[in-house]
Amino acid sequence: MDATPIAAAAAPARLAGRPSWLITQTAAHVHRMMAEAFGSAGGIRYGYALLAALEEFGPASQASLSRRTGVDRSYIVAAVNELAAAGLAERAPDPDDRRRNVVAITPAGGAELRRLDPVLDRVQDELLAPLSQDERAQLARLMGRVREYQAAR
Amino acid sequence: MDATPIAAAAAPARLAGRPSWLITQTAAHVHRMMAEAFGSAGGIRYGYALLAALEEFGPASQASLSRRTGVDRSYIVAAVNELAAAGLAERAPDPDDRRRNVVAITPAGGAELRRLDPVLDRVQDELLAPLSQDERAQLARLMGRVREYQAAR
DNA sequence: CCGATATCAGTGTTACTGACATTG
DNA sequence: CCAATGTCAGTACCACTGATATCG
Repeated sequence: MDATPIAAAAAPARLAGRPSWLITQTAAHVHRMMAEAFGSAGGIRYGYALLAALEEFGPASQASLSRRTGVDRSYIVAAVNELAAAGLAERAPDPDDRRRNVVAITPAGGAELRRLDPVLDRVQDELLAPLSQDERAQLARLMGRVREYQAAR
Repeated sequence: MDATPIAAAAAPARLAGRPSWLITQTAAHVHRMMAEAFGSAGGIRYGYALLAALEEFGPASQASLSRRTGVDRSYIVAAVNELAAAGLAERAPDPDDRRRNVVAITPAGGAELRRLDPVLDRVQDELLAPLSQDERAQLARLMGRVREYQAAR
């Protein structure tokens, strides 16, 4: 049965007026768009986020990757396994701190990142279609502030 | 182990600059805030959303509730069961269309709605703490437009 | 016969928790 | 002894799918 009805009816004002609802509802939609955009092609879960952190900040421990991307530590394990298996990243024990693994991006990982960039950009475009360029920037700025504040807790 | 590290590190620009990431990340945070605000006390999953729709638009079929709130039909069943058991809503077969159930809010349901309103409001306040009143309104307007556009598909 | 409805069972994903061993 | 790290197992939740029965 159609889990997502063809047409959605107007939402009650109590919900539509609350940012929390707008955000979670839109996030669910983003999730669907992502799944469609990456399909089975894009591949590794959280791969883009991890590669982005590795390229921007250099080799890092898995715990640090978790902090930078918001991905749970237990999930990082599996994701790094897949990245390594695909040749997009390398994992090696840290000689300075033997608890740690140091994960580093490979050239192939960098290429993958650049391959995925436009895919991600297209999702933004589709998502923010009803907004002007100025409004998109405004939304990004406001959400960025909220996000930063909440991340700092 | 701390699944959510005490302090989050700076996120890579590739993520932090993309509305899709900001939205999903913030949505996850909202989810946590909600769970905390309602605890086990607030109770029925989606209860608030369903009651809000019932109060604003009057008695409705379950399919219509699904369209208005974005909650999956299969989940509505359980939620309405719980609401009925708690005396917050009533379900009766529609005499005009015997496939349908008509769900209606009870006075106790209205009271529950008004009890939860301030709880929800406090979550908004906490979530948008870093923004001014103007900025909050702006964010709500922009997100509302996005949401509306995506809902209309 | 087609479409919508209500219901239910099952699946896949993901966040989170708790445990554990290792090391600083 | 305490804190951090990497790993794994388990739980809970939620979106989505598919099936079935009922009805217009």
